[in-house]
Amino acid sequence: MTAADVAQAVGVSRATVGYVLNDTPGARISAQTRERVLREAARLGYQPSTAAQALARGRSRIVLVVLPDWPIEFTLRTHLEEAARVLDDAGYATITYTHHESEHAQPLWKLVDPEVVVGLVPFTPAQLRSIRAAGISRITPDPDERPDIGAVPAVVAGPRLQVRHLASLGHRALAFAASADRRHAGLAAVRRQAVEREAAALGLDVLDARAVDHRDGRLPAVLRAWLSAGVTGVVAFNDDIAGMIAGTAVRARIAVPRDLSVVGHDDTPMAAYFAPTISSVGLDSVGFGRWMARQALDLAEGRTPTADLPEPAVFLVERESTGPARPPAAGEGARPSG
Amino acid sequence: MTAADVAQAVGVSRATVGYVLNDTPGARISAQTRERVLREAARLGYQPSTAAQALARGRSRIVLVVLPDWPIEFTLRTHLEEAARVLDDAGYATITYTHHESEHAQPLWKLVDPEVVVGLVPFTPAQLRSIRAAGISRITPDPDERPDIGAVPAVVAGPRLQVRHLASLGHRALAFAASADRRHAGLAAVRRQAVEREAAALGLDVLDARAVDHRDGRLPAVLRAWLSAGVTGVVAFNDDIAGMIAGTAVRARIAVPRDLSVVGHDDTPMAAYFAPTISSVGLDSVGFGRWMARQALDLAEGRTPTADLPEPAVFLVERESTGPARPPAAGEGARPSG
DNA sequence: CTTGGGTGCTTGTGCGCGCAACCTGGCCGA
DNA sequence: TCGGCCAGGTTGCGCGCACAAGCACCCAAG
Repeated sequence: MTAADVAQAVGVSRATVGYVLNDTPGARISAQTRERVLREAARLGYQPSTAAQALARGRSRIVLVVLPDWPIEFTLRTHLEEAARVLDDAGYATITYTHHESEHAQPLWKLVDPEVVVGLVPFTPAQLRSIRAAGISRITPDPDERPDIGAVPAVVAGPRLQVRHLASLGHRALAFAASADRRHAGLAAVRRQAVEREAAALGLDVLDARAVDHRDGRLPAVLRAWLSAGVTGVVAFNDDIAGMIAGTAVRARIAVPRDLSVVGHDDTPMAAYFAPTISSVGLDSVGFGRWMARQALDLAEGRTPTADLPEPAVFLVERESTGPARPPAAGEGARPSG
Repeated sequence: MTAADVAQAVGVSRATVGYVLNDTPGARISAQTRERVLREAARLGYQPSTAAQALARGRSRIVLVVLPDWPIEFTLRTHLEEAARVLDDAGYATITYTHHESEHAQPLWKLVDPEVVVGLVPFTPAQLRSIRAAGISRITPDPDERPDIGAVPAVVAGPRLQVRHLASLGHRALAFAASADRRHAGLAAVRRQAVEREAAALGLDVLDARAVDHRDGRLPAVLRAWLSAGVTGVVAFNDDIAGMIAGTAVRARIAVPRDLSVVGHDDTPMAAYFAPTISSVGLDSVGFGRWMARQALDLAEGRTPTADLPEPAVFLVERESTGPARPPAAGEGARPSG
């Protein structure tokens, strides 16, 4: 089924079919002919060849969204769906892709030549080289601004809010608990830095930061060390880690939140049914998705990106795992070792 | 950068460049010329236009993997990575896609014209119509075999194993707990059916099957109703649900596993640190990934799918949440209402 | 000195579409 | 009567590539 087939069936030229189906501006086609073409195209089930279109136009109308190698939680799904919806309205197909450094496979940006490559987080130099080598110049976040990942609002707003929440409850000494999952390492480092900066800005101490693992039997000891060092609030990398901390604390007869408050990140369903329920940071993922889509669209259409978009909201859901800080007992405040 | 540019730089014709770069069988190119072409192509950073290749070949070398609208947990990621790796080795690009019925957007199979569309689960009739309307005939799982989703080994092997595990511990009366998440509904129904079939085959009773929700305060009452009906083992849709059941049970002073055993599905990290830790079904996701990739490859290359592939392994990880069934007390066995 | 058969390349065509440029016929004003 | 104009099309070219078919050249056999 090609446009030529449709043209022949209607009894017009191939170009006419193209003009009708593309609503080409400047083309003069009578309403009657237009109607006949549309009807016949529908009847024959005509589907334009995307390859031929891409070749003739020189544009693929594909946006490639590169995801970090994290588990994709609920929030991110919503985010991506909304972005895809906005881009679809503008006539672009959205393809999501997770790039694994270890992978020997051809990265997708070489294989589908997208018009724009969007990173959920800024690209590594190696990725940038690879993308550029594939002949793609429209990249966001803009690598020329050399943005630290720490500058991406969606990434650091959450950790900041976690700290502010604990601060508002009177906590002065915190610990940061990251995931031992290798794939989380990059993001965890960024969130940790954001936590430390925010804590410093508010005059709080981050007495320890480390990756925790439930399979490591020493976690209860770590918690006790935190307590005796004076830590009263734990900022967890995500809800999984927060659950791990809270669960371990309860088993170790450490009261949550009386002795130790724990705040998670992502507001996953699990946070709401864990025992204790986990206070967590939620994100306006629909808003973030729209924001991302508009960035990509501006780039694709050659407009200068509208940098003044409102930053989407981040909010804290308060549950059982956080409460007022207990007053520090005498003799506390030593930094835990190891 | 086109093949013509490379040809000009080397001083040969366009066709020669194509023959060298594609290693076209039947083309006779001297080792010397070949070398010069390869060197020059590399030096100029030549990237063939995928659109032109697709147009000329009539093949896109794209495989579209359609994901169900579930949260993509760790297991599935491994699965997809492995499938993508195998397909990449064979020269195919893998694009994953989640189709949302509600979405008004163009489905991706219309936008990237893949050679093969692979469903992680069989397609709905509406999806099939849409895919076929896009001119795609290579579809797996094969819709002509009209396979019930219940025939897909990766889908039903887990639930079966859950039942067998409980049966081996002496449980005779089970309940099935599904997710209240709308997006899980389809899969939950399939797993439930598999559970009921396996239970029937083993002579067990499934006394109740329902969606549970931690936000619904009636869950403790449901658990008590199960107990008084004689239920001793709960097959959970996944680890999340298993955690919800186990957590609620503990809060309601129902001993796990003494009074109630709970088995999850997916062997997520959470299952290992929940209190109690959750017995769960794990899948050999790498094996499943390879299996899926080979199905897709067979289809793409026009071979008859090798149906006799070994079914990848499914295994049970036994943890604290399951134990021997308590002997039924007198007066039990009535079916709970509501 | 021709003939035949490789080898190593080139020319040419078509993939399906977008779009620039060019026709054609009717109508209107001069 | 004629030129100009415009609606409503048409023809044709090019996008970058794959590949069939052709073509020059060389060497060995007759």
